[in-house]
Amino acid sequence: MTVTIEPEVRMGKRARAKEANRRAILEAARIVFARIGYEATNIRDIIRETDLASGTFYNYFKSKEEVFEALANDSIARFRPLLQKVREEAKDLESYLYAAFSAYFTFLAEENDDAIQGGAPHMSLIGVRVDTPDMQTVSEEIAVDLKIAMDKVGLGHLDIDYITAAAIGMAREMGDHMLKRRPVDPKTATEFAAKVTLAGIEELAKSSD
Amino acid sequence: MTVTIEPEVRMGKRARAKEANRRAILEAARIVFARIGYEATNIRDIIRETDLASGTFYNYFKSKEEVFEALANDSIARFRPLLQKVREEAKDLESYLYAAFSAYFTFLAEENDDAIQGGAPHMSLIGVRVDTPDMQTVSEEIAVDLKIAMDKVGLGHLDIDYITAAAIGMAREMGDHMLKRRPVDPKTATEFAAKVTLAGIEELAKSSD
DNA sequence: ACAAAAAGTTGACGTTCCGTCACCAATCTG
DNA sequence: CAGATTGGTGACGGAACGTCAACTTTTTGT
Repeated sequence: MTVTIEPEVRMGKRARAKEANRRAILEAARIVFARIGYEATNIRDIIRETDLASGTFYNYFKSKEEVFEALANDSIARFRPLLQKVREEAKDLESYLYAAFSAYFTFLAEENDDAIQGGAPHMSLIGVRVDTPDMQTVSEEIAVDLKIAMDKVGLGHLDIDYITAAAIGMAREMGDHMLKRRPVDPKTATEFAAKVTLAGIEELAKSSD
Repeated sequence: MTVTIEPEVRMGKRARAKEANRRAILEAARIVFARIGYEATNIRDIIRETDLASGTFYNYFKSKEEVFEALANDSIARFRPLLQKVREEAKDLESYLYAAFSAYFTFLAEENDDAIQGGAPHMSLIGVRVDTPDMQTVSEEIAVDLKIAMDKVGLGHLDIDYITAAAIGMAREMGDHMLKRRPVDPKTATEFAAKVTLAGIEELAKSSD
């Protein structure tokens, strides 16, 4: 069975085909990566999963790595609006942290849900850098959010860069562990991470006097 | 200039050559990865940097990935004794956390020192999974250490797995940031991570009553 | 000390995968 | 509707891969 995808909107046939092809390749790559693993996959494996010719691949991506990056960026692109919502609705540091961790852990659980159901051996466990420029951007957005929230309570002098790094590192590593537990429980992970981060910030505030 | 390495101990000529070849390949790989980047490197590039023939590579490693993993495991093998020392000397949870974070950040700074000096574009920044089985083992060792230390103060009922994940995640992510700062300062990073972790644990203890 | 056995190296070779490009078909433009 | 443009196609030349028969060096056994 080959992957085919059709965009909905009215646009030129040409543009529609382009969009469809790009998405077909991405979806095929996702399937093949899950089936035989990232390392083992080659470009022909991906293209064979679509009804396109091998040369067409190179009209859309330079390499397997670039496909993976696009896939990762897709995830990030889906996550960013969630974070945006958190940003708009959070009233203070505490609510921001809870909402942000919750958004991340819930998102992660949902993203990996089908992968787990389908018996697919780890999609997010794939090696390869997860540090795309888009990921960098998200980090910076979080740093800015934290700076604003902490300025409001007179804590702007703390090391926001390290606080951000600590929170993101915690989320990433805990996220992996969360996915391995049954049932997968974003709520517990959120409580945990938010509490630790908040307490950490308070401690840093105390000892910086 | 080609890489050559000679083991010191008295052993059969055959065994000595094997050791030397293996290490020559690893060292050559380290050099080439640093010079042109992991993705761009192919096996011939690595073997060309030694005075061995291409076929010999496959007597030692199956693939470029396996070489990288061996390199990562070498780092871990150098780190583990440091952690062992920390384990033996730490008197309580607080001193363990400080010493462990300090060991990690200092180690990271030293490992990346030459890479930075030599203008080599990031050795540890290479993508590719850092989650070798050896790394898994270290995680588990830390979890055990924490369990023991926390049992001693009646905190054994907390979620050690998440605490470990949080601490390791913090260390990893903060480590990346630490390396980008000038001067590289393990001391500050250690203070920071230890304080946050300790405060976090105390908060978890409080709210679990 | 010597020869047979074992271990390990070598580089040439067949294979696999890569990335390109000349050709063609489909779509768009005026 | 014709000419222009865009983009798909798959065969092809080349690059990297992994293997292996032949060879060299070391070890073992007597």
